[in-house]
Order: sequence, then C-alpha cells, then structure tokens
Amino acid sequence: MALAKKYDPHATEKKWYRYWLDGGFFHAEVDKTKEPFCIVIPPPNVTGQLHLGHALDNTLQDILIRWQRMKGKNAVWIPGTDHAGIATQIKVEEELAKEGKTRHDLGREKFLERVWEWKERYGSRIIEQLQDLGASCDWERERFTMDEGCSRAVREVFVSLYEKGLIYQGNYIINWCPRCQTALSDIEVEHKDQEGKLWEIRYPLADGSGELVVATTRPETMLGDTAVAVHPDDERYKDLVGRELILPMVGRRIPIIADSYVDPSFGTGAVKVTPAHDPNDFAMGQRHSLPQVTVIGPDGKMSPEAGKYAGLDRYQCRKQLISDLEKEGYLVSTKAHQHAVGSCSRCDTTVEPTVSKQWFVKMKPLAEPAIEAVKKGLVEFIPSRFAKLYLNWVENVRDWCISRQLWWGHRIPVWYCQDCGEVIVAREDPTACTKCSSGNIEQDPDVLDTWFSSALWPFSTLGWPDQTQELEHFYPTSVLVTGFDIIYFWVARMIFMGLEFQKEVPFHKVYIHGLLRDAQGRKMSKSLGNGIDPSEVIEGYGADTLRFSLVSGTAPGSDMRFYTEKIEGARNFANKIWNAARFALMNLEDFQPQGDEFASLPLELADKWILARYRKAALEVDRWLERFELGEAARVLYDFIWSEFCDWYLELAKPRLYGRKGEEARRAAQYTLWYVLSRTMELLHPFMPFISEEIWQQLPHDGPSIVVASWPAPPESFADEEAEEQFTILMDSIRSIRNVRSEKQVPPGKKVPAIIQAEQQLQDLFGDWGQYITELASLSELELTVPGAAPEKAEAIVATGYTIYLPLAGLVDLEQEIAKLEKELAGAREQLGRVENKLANADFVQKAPAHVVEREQKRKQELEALIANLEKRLHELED
RNA sequence: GGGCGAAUAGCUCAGUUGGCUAGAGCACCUGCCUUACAAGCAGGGGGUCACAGGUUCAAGUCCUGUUUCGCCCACCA
Repeated sequence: MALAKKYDPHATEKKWYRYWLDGGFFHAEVDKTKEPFCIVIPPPNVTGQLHLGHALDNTLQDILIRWQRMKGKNAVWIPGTDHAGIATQIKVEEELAKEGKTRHDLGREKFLERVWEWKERYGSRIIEQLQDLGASCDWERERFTMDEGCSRAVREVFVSLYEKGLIYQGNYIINWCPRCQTALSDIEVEHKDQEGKLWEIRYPLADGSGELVVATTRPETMLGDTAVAVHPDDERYKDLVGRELILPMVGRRIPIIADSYVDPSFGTGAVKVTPAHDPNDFAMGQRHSLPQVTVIGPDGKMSPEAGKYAGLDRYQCRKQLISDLEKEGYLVSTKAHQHAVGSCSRCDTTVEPTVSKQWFVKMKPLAEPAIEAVKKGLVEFIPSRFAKLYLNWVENVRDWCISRQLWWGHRIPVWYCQDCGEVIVAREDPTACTKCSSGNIEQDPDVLDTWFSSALWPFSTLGWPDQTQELEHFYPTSVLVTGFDIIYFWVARMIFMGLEFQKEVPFHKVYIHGLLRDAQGRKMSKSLGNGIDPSEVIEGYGADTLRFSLVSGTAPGSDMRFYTEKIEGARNFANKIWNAARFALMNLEDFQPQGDEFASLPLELADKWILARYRKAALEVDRWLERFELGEAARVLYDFIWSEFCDWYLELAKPRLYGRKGEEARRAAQYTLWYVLSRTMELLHPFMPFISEEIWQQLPHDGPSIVVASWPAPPESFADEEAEEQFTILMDSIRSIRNVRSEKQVPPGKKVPAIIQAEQQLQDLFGDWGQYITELASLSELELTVPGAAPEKAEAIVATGYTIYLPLAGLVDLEQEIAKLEKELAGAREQLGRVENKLANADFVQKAPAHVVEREQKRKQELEALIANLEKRLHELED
C-alpha cells in the first residue's frame, strides 16, 4: 500500500485511540512491584467545552504520564470533571432564561434535574474532547466531584472538621453577589480599579456646636453608619472623641470613636463607620461594640432600614442621596477618585459586603501545616517562585466562607430541629432530632463552595473515605499540573486538606504553566472573540499538531502566545516525520531485524554518527523532561529529527539503501535506519502519540503498542565523539562547497569536480568518506592530495587543515576572491589575538577549568592552521 | 502600597550549575518540482543580548540601580 505524500491525521487518530482503549493500555491496576506515578487531572468544569488552556494543561499531563508509563512506572492518570457549582448554575439559569423562566419557577428538585441533564451533556462532551486530544487517562477511573464517592468524602470531611471545631457557623461580614444571590469567598471576588468619586459630607455635632466632615466613596452606606472614627493621635479631632454626631438624612445619633485603623492623612481624617457593609468597619464595629445596621438587602436594593430610600437600587439610592445631601447643604465636595471595586468573578456584578449567617472553615490550624510542608520542600513548586506566592497567601489567609446560597452542589450536612432548635451535623441523613427526637427537622438549604470538594480530589478520586489499595499506593500523587491562576483556589486547599485528612501532602510537585495568549499577547477570552477552539484545530490539523504546537516553546510558569503560524510549523513537522517514515518504509519492505545486529554489521561513519547523535538526543529529551522543560525536550526532538536524521542521515543512507554498495552495506543502513527511526518514534510518542504509533506499527516492532513500549535507553556504546567530530568536518566541507556553488550560480544539477588538499591527519577521513562530499555536494569527481600548488583557475575554500579547490573555469573572479579571503584572514587573526590574550593571561590558565583552557589551546592551533592556509592561498592569488 | 515576571535578529521566542565564534521558527533575499517531503530542498542577509555601574580570568547568563511593559496580592474610607 502506497502511503499518501501528505500526512492525514484523521485517518489514523480515531483508529489508534480506539485501539488503545480496546487494549486497555491506559488502565493501571495497583502493582506494588512497580514505582507508582500518579496524576489527578484538574477536573474541568462541566460548564461547557474545553478551551485551549485545557488543551495545553492536558497535553502537558499526557506527555508526563506517557513518558513515565514507558519508563515502566505504575502510571495512572485519573480523569474527571467538576460540578462547578456557581458557574454551572449560572449556565443553566441562562438556558432557562431563554425560556423565560427562573430556577424558582421550576423549584429546587426540577431545577437540579435540569442541571444533571446539562452535566450529562457537557460532561461527556468534555471527555470526548480529551480523548480527541489523545489523553491517556485511565477512563475506568473517571470521577465527578458530585458522584457517590466524592460526595461521601465531602460529607466525611465536613462532619469531621465540624467535630474538631474547625467548621463553625456565624454572622460575619462576607462578600455577597446581588445577582447570584449568594455569599462568595474572598478569592471569588476580583478587584478592579474604577474611576469613582470621593464625596465629603458634613455630619453635625449633636449639641450643635460644630460639625465633622467625612469622606466616602459609597455615600449610600451612610444610612447604615453607626459611628465616625478618627485616629486616636489626631490633634484635630482629639476633643471630639466620645461626643456624638447626628447622621444627616437619618437623624440617628452616632458616636465619634478613636481607632488606629484610620489614616489621618487620607481625606479629612474622619471615617464614617458602616459595620454592616464594609469589612474594615465591621472589624471596627467589633472592637467598639457598635450596632450593625443593614441597609442594603440581598438583591442589591435598599432595605427597610434605609427609611425613605427603601426599595431603591443601591446606585439609584446613591444618586438620590447625593442630590438630597446637596439640597440640604450637607455635601461639602465631590472629587474624582480612583478606587478598587470588588466584583463577582463569575458574573462580574459588583459585590456587596454584608453581614450574613454563613458557614466558615477556621483556617489558622489548617494553614500552619500547609505552610510547613512547602517550606520543608515536601511540595515543590516548578518554577520555585510560585512557592512564595503560595506562602504569601496561606500565611495571610482568613477564614473560608464555604456556604453558598445555591442549589447546585453538595448540600450542607446540617439539620435544624424546628422544635428544640438543635443543630444536627451528621454523616448519615438523620430522620429525627438527636436531642428531642422530633421528626420535624429541616436540612440547611445551602450548598458548599465548589472548591470544598475539589480540595479533596487527590484522595477522594483514590477511593477515600475507604482505605483502598489505590489510596495506599498512589497517594501522595506524583505531580499536579495546573495554571498559576488557581494556586489559591485549589492547590493551597488541596495541600491543607491532604495534610489534615491523609497526614501527607497530596502531591510532591506542582508544575505550573502559563497562560495562553493570542498573537498580540492578549488573554484569550470569549468577549474578545480571540480564542482558538482546540476542537477546530484538531479538526483541521490533527491532535498531534495541536499538541506539538502547544508544547513547543512552553516553559514552566511563563505565558505563551499562540497563533496559526505556530500550528502550521507543527503541522509541517508532522508531515516531515511522515515523509521520512514513508521513505524508510519504502526501503525496508524486505527488512526484518534479527536481534542486535550492530556488532556484526559494517557500520559506516554516518551510522556511527547518527547513533551517537540519537543517543545524545535521547538523553537530553529525558533530562529536559525530568526538569519539566517540555518545550526544550520538544525542541531537541524537532532538531534531531529534522536537522540531523532527515537532512543528513537519510541523504547519506540513500546510496546504500538503493543497493549501490552491496548487500551488506544495504543491511547496515537498513538496520540503522530502522533502529533510529523506531527509537525516535518512541521518544516522540509522549508528544505526538498518534503519528508515532502509526509509524511504529508499520515498522518491524515488538509488543502490541508504542504506548507500552520501553522508553529508549541508548547504550553507552553508541557514544562516539570521534565520529561526531569527523562528521562535522565533512558537513562543513559540504556546506562550503554548496555555498560556493550557490554564489557562483552553478546549476544544482550540474556536477563539478573538486580537489581537496588535506593535511596528513585528515587524509584518512577524506579518503574514506570523501564519497559523502561527492554525493551531497554534487561532485563529478573528487581528487585528494597533500597540500601543494593550487590548480589553475579554481575557487578555493580554505579551512583548518584542508583546502578545497573547485575548478570553475570562467566563474572565478580573482579580485572578489582575494577580498573574501582577506576578510576571512582578518577575522581569523582577530580571533586568534583574542585567544592568545586569554592564554597569555595567567589568571585564566590558572583559574578556568582544564577543559576550557584545553579548548582554547585547540582553538589556537586551529586558527593558526587556518591563517597559514589562508596566507598561502592569498600568496598564490597575488602571484 | 507591597511582591513577582519580562526586556536577545523585522516578529515570536530559546539560551538552567557564568566559558558563544549568541541560536531556532516565522518573515525576507537567491536558486531549485534533486525518484521521502514545494507543508519541501540548498544557500544567504539580519543582533553594541533595554540602559548604567559592579563582581569575575571570563557576564546575554550573577549583583546593584534606572527605564519601559505585563501580572499578582492588598481593608486606605
């Protein structure tokens, strides 16, 4: 069967993925005789489709897992999806809105049915996308954060933390999203600078003896003011502390308090205190036992406490209030002011800090071990600078608000007795009050923050709370691969939950990758419409191409631009590999390897060279992978395959493969070609799994699939520095002849003779392998002599230890050549000068490592030889 | 306000224990349909490695400062 000239990924990718699944190559049972290597997938949200960032994240994970699997580890990649509470609920609500309904129209039960339908639809779409990408997940172990097992883990953790006193319920100030109608944790709020205003408002003293001017960016909250604070050392206000003010428009008497939180240099130095709507004021309120007056309701509208403003939207109220204040003469000034405003990370609505009864996780006791673990290096961040980011957050973390006023999620396992008021926190759903035995109990309507269940992912996916073999063998997992944007949300929380419940970190390493950006360096986003859909890329170019374009140029922690030229580059690479394989297959039709034939076959210099280069490439790929430099590993493969294997080795193997040098020589070339190509496909497999399998399968091979082939471990015997050096000399001479031909515009098809005058030590090399020059530089004949007189009318290529003459009658331009040689000579002399200076420097010779000094000495000799050669040639020309 | 990152060829970026004669891809120029590949082959041009100091025998690489971008965190009303 003739293979197509152009590689068609579609013909192969589906076929092999099916084959891999059928063969069960991705499934791993616990095997205690092997070292475990486990990755748990960052579970994608079931909100919709995977984006390019997911494709990157999962390509990186797949490369690591395939590599470790080939290295013989007990490798398992556990896949799954996240229920993504608030995000998914918003999506389904949007879908309902199109039908003109809200979730309340359906009721909780019906609404949840709708969300489960959604989950089924998009969950399976995501799995398909991962499979299209080639992800070698163990699908038998697929999990969902709300499946039975994960839910049991959540329940166990909640109850256990409650029993330890680490979960509590209380009225505190939290971030409230008026659109989502739920509490949010601190990190779910995004702070953005906005152009706002700073209003100065006068508050008259109750006794009519004067006034105090306060500054605020949120005048509507003044309706809930219960004090005005000044700095205790502020001389301006010292006498006022303890006295009372009349709150304008409201008429309430409020005290003037002293608190060192106040910055005397900002505004007027007097701060209105609204404990119910500002976190700082809340804290001040606690310190001074101030009452809390909630004036903004859960829907963002003013509450009955707001008096005549009740019912107004918070912004309408602001407008109205300012106008009223102005009318009444309370407004002192209005200034432009830039300040940070918090908004809901899911819907972008400006959040309202408000006092509300919520459930919290007490962070201090959990954070301490999580800090220690990273400081001790039990969890290593790659790159390491992200450890600082992590520590900075964990060291300053506040208690975690975990209750959400949503329907989609893990229902809080707390029941309230309607008769005696008992709070029941239970692992199993209770039917009656534990205190008064009343059956009249009601479950807390709220659900848990999505990240509560994700925090348990590394052990809930391994079967916990059951003590499974998997948990014992695979926990702690080996590496977590993710973006820096969820270090706080997820990585940190997994670490403290893992430490609390497994007494061990959840993973040894965290490999952080950057963000994908568009060609202009902008973040890819839906609103900009500049995102690239991974499915479309796979559709158009194939998964291998997508993967390779994502991985090449990627470095830990740094963002990467992504654009079509990059995809095309990877596509071209795949095609190059494909054609090299086609060529190999055409010449290996009658070939079957018989054990290790390297010892018995007559290897040529080119064979020894490519084996030496292959060995180095394999070692480097492995070394880069060990260091999580996947981009560098990909580059090594690209360069080796394209610039060495294809450009040089295949070209030099041709005469032998075509049988022009006898059967034995042909066999040597075939064997080397087969060997290097097969091993190279194995090295490439983690990066481009499909094409490597397709080619590997067509070559003679052992085993059912490249997926379970052994990772190449090139023998020491392939190392051959001499062959590499010699081959470099031949490549240089070929390139110089091609250069001259090109400059002199000798038609590519035209063969020309050449004469090489070589020093003694190069005689053998050119004698044995001058044929390579003849072949690759299109020579008609090659004459080899010792240095001597120059032939008539020949263009010379002057090199170290040899000179190549090309008798190109009629094309030689004497002056041009002299000029060129003089330039070369000047350059060589300058370099020699530098080398001589170095070597004359006693400090250098003494302090630099021996191999560096040796190299300089060698270089000096080479330059001297080159200069002598150039001078000789110039003399000839000038005569 | 604090912290972090980046600045290298026209563009995008490599350059990981300091030893480079600074690389690649794309773009550009020249010539080629050479029986694996025109998604290709061969050749070529193009860089005072942001700036200023310092350490060192040696600095794109380490230190200090400056400039310009970018990101993260933060309760200054």
